[in-house]
Amino acid sequence: MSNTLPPARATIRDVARIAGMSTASVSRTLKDPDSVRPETRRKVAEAAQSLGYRLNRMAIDFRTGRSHTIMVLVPNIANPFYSAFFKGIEEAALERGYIVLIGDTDDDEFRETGYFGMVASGRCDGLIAHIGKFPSEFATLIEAGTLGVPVVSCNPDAGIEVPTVRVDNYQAAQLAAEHLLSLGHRRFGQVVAFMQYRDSQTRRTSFVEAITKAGASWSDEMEIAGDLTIASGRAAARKLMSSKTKPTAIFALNDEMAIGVVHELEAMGYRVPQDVSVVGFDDVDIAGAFSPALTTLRVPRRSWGNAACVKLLDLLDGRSVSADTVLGTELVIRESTGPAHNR
Amino acid sequence: MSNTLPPARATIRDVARIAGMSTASVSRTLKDPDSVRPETRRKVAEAAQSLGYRLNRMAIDFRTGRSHTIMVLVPNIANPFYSAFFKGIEEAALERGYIVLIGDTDDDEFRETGYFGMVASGRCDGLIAHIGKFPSEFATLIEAGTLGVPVVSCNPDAGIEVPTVRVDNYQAAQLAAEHLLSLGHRRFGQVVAFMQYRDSQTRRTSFVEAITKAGASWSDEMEIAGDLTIASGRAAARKLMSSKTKPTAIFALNDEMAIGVVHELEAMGYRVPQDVSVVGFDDVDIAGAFSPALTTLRVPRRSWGNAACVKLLDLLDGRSVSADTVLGTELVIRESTGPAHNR
DNA sequence: CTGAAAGCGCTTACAG
DNA sequence: CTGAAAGCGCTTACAG
Repeated sequence: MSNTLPPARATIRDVARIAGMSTASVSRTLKDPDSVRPETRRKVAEAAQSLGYRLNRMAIDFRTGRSHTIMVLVPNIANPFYSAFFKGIEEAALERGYIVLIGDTDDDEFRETGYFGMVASGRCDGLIAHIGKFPSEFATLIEAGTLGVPVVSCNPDAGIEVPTVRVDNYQAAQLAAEHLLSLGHRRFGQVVAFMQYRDSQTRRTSFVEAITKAGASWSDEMEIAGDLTIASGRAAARKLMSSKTKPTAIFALNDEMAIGVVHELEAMGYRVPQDVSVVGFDDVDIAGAFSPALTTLRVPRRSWGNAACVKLLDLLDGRSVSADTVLGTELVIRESTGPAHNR
Repeated sequence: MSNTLPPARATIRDVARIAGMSTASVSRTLKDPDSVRPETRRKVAEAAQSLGYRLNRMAIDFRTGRSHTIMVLVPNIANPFYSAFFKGIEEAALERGYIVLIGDTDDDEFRETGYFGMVASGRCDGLIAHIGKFPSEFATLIEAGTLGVPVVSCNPDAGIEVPTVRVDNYQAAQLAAEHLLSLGHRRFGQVVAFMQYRDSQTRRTSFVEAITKAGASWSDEMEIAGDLTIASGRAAARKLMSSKTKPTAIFALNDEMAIGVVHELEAMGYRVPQDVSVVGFDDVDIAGAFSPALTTLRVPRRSWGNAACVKLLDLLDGRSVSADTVLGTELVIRESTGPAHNR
């Protein structure tokens, strides 16, 4: 099977010729049918039909200088977190006539740079970036206002001054701490990761602040660094439970690590939540399906994408937007947390 | 914060003027530096640099009639199955200088039609469709050869004659049956779904063929229809275990339903795999993380996307491609299957 | 190796 | 409500 060349496509000139009018009239008719006489509409429709005519998007984009395309940069679209985020974007984009180009960066600066290059070359009208750091070359371009298209960042820590849509990590960790404190817990452990990011630091610090304010003690030994994977959660649980002050409640930076913690606790003979309570973060799909179902902080991933996209499209429409949008999280209480035991 | 208009962008004419040469030379230099003198290269680089010049992609796309963009149509990018498939596509596309536009159809014909319309209008150079059925309007266009761009389908049952990349469902179900038979199982249950699709039918029929050929009995009562969700797997398990001939092995059409089956079996007091063995399909991420880890058929999702994209790009390059590519699956034996007990 | 010129398929002031 | 005309920013035979 080989590529058969498509027949030469009809252009607006062909339609104009068949319909017996100027290309300007055809163009108008196609763009705004109400601006022409019914008779004109009829003739254009007839001619277009007979020729199988379709507008050429590339010509329109070029001529109008608008591609009606936005680009989304995420570290890994196969991560459910980002795919839900993406769906929120797509929803808002489609509604306003935009289509979404996806840039999967794999957290790789080379790929990021490649995608930024495409943005700079005018492949899209705007960019939503949910990445760690902006490559410095483009951060410079953006701040000089010479990238040519607006940018919205979903990471306030990306090292650049652009409109932001982010999650309230401070409030989230407060919710987790309050929940565990109200269950009577006083000995805590944390499984952290990516501490170079402000988001991670905020959660950690906010949690410690809340528990110490409530009179619980805290020592940095009770903080184990993982790498967001289930396996690193298991290792962290093992370390935490072999400490002097065995925690009765563990707060993990994400659900995957929380699941690893639960797995390992059970393997070590602890029951969750009877012996140890565990709180995750994100509320990924498996959090609810997992057994015991995970208590976690629901990050509104879809709304997050939606809000970022609306902000970008507003920018494209020349409307003014707030420099920073902060989204709250929701504590979802399931089976992995329960009253503290005292032994 | 409002949208500040970017400064007017330099064009190739500006560069030509500054560099003191024709736009043709600038264009050549940018496209193929080796075709001009070093002195010309230097002058162009200097002028471009001083103006902050960047090529305008929309103009190039329009002029050359190539957008170097392909579109991928999937039912749900938030489904890990499709996001891995997508990554395989993106990988192949990027390597050959293409970028990927994503169309998330939600299995909604209205959205499908919208995306097909974009394809038809020339927004992309080609299409990879992993959807149920092609909207008839576009199936007609494609078969008449007037869509204008090549299409690769990943569903042989999509109701259209285009090059295909698909998975060998017959072989997959044979592998599952052989595995269970070799463990001594003779009483089987199946959890199926989407039986209007040939893929689903093939798996079901191949499985029944394999077990009856081996002497096991089969009755259609042992086939419960679900809807791919965990919840429907739970319901199916309950029905299967309340049948006269309680199965000792259950084959589910996908991992999510298999997980539901396991959950419900455990809730009913059965042990997996000691009392009942369960085989899933797909090998999604959670299949391995689940406890007991799921025995399942690994669909090579990433390679699938990769193969589809390579086929499309070959078509775009005018190379001849095979009409149908069939990918094998791999049986991944984990903890949810074991020797049949006899009671 | 370089330049003059045509043209890709539209849209959009401008004039009527 | 319609037409003539210019032009968006490039690329590419063609000629030299």
